[in-house]
Amino acid sequence: MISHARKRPARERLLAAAEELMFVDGVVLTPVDVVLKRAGASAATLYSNFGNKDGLIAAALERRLTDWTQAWDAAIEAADSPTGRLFAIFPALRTYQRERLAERWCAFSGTAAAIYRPSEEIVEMLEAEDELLHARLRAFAGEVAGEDRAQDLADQVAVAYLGTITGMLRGDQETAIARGELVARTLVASLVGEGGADLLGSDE
Amino acid sequence: MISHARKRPARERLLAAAEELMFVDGVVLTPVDVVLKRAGASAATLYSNFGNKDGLIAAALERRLTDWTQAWDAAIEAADSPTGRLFAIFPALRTYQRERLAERWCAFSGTAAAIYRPSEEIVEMLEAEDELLHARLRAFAGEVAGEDRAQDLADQVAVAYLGTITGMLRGDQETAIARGELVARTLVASLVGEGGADLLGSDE
DNA sequence: GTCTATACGAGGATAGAC
DNA sequence: GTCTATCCTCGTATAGAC
Repeated sequence: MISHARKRPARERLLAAAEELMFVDGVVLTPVDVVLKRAGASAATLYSNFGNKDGLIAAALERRLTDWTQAWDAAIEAADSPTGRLFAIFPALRTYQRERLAERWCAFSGTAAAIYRPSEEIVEMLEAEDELLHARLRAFAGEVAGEDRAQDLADQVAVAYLGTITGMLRGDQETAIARGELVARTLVASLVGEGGADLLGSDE
Repeated sequence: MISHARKRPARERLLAAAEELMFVDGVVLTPVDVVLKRAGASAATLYSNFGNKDGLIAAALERRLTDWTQAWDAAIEAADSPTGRLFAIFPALRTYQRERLAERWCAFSGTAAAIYRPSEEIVEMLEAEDELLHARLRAFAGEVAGEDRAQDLADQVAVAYLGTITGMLRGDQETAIARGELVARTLVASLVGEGGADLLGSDE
């Protein structure tokens, strides 16, 4: 148990500042200096800990992926039906966004869009997020639809998710999430047949 | 009839270079110098024609919107059914992308993502593209579904479109377009009822 | 209308002390 | 491990000639 830790280490403060600033203004547009100022740390500390700016971005993305995974987990556990778990990414996104109103959309797609040729360590994080998205949707789709339709359903819900985050970037965020969620529901209703609605459960 | 026009004016060459470079590497990451070099023009010419870098970006987006509108038009005319016209954005995107393989995704969403607070002239172009997207989808949705469901259908197809372009950014482009198109078909089949498939026509 | 040359600031990264 | 101070490159924009 840590007693009276006056100050978190500079590494932690840098990561927090990077997340708060870079995922709002964009990883490219945010200068290292501004992150340093917010963190109350020096340039030398940043470069000794993370190597360069890309290293800081990758570390911030890694932390973000952990947080997002937990938020998604919580929404999944709150669901009480197969479709509820498949749709859980949308309530998770809604909750997550409300805690981060300054952020326009997704830290991962935002980074992918901002950097033409990302460094290896950043690519790893982007792939990890993509893998998480598709693996989970595939698993839940299997519970909702038959195994022969599961991959197709998961792929289509992934389109709905990506459309949602880009809709957040281009317009009103709550509206975008509501529309994306609606698309997911329409997809399930269509792909699992008329009876699909019966699977929806009470968590909606 | 122009005879022996040795060289297009520098303004034209600057616009072409801006499109070729900025919409590939990103509007922020592409330095003005590189555009100047490609265009074979000088900095003074750029700033006297467009005011500043943002002005060049806005002008390039304006030109891009014209081109994209025409490409979409062509796909619409090639369609021979109401649903074919609603889905036409996907073949249009496929054709458009094949002519611009170096571009990862959408010039408009890419610009929206790259710039945190876009200048007024850039915002105008982003809004114009958004307006085009929703107005057209709304019109075609009216032909496919009843007027009471048209807005809902259009909104959902818009999610499919945005999910498609972001899917292009994050993964394989052809795969992303195929999946987005499939989502649109599923949405129509579901929202216009079982008979929806009958409306599909022969253009698919 | 277009060019050459340059001013000016910003941003990423490092050296060396404590 | 962290700080102060600094270097140096890059990028936007302008001045003035042709």
